[in-house]
Amino acid sequence: MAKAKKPVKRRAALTKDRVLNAAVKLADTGGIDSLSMRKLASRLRVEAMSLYNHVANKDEILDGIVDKIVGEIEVPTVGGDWRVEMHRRSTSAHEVLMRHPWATMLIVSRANVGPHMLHYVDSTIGCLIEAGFSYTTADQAWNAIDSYVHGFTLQKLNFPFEPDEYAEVAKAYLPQIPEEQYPYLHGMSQEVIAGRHDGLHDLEFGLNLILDGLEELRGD
Amino acid sequence: MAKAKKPVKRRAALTKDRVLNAAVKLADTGGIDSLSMRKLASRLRVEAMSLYNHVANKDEILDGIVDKIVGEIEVPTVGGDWRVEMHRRSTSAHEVLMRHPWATMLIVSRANVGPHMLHYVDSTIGCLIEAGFSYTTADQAWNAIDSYVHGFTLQKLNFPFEPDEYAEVAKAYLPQIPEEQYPYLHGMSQEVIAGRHDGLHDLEFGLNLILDGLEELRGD
DNA sequence: ATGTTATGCTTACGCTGTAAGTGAGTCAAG
DNA sequence: CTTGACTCACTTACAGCGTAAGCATAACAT
Repeated sequence: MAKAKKPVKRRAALTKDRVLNAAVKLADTGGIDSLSMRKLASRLRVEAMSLYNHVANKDEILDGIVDKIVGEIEVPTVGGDWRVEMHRRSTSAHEVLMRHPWATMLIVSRANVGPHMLHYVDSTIGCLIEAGFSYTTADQAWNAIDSYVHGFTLQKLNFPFEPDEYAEVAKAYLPQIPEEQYPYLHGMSQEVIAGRHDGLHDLEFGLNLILDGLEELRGD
Repeated sequence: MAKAKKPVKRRAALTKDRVLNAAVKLADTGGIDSLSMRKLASRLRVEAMSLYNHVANKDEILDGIVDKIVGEIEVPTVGGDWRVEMHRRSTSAHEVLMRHPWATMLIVSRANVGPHMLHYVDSTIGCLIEAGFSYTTADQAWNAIDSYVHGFTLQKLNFPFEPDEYAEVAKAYLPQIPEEQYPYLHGMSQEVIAGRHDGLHDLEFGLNLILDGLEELRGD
């Protein structure tokens, strides 16, 4: 019998890309803590140490999946209306990061210089420069926007309750926020309980403050 | 011989407070990763499991040290000039968090309801309310400010170079930022190399944008 | 004197990242 | 057709982690 033209019983070749894809899937499913070399390997029907033929170590996996996620973010159009582009970029980043709850933490806690990240930053600076900002102001502007977006996203990801629970949660916790000790927290809780304040935090709120302020600093 | 009036050879009693103080010291010294139950215990000349007589688990330690750090932050004066108070609060928070590089990450990645944190938030909201902000706006304002301050601090903590290295670092990395691929990153690097842009990111920059914008939203 | 309680110690389990070495399969050159 | 190099998954092992379970000792209340 002739040999089959293509590998027959060879298992699907492991590649760095397959490793990273599986890693993202695993992190999305069970959180970043459940991303261990052993679990990841088992997902790929392979032993843990085999992964080291394709990545140097776990950090390289983390860098890789972060850059993959950054690649999902809508990049600003250089030459477009800077306000519109920065707004779109920010909401897109927030949405993407909410889809991958583990990702923001990694982005803010390590130096990211993957290709997607570099392109993302380059486009952002480019959009601001072409809109008349100086390099210095563009740098500060980009940093301020991302600081806010990342901080906001972390705050939201971390908040342990859903918006539709706020009122009942506030009611439940009110006894632990005595009015004499925490008068304004107490007051805030009562506003939420009474339905006069929905307790929602919008990305838009702070983002618009920043973007409004930036317009003042733009040249041309 | 009469028994000594007080315990003589009894080792210094372990308490939750001593545990937390040692934990802060350990984290300050070697980073949060070096804070393990075993190392912490050894610092206190005790075995790891003994710590569990004073804290339920490691999470309780993390909650405890975060609240200790929050206690170092200057709290806004209720009734003071809101702009001055928010500014002071933000710079103080940033300074404290820079002193304890491990703390910001913990603050943004877990629900913090320790006494210092509650007081900190209560004073912040109180200051804004007394300045004429509505509960809803105060809530959004506080959230926006903290999102920015925490995000900015993380960004800064994470940046792997010191300001006085920026120029030489930019020079060293320039070959990896080809002009055709990343024209604006390339341009930014050249600005830094040439000394026309110092590459510094100020907390003030974004903070003032936010505070300026908030003034517009204030009632009264 | 005798429990009772507090608190530190010992042992053990299952998990982690990864260093080091083994062995089976593929491919090119002799 | 054989041989040697190379690739890449496997096995084993180690030091570290948080913490459950049980034991030992010392101080205090009765």
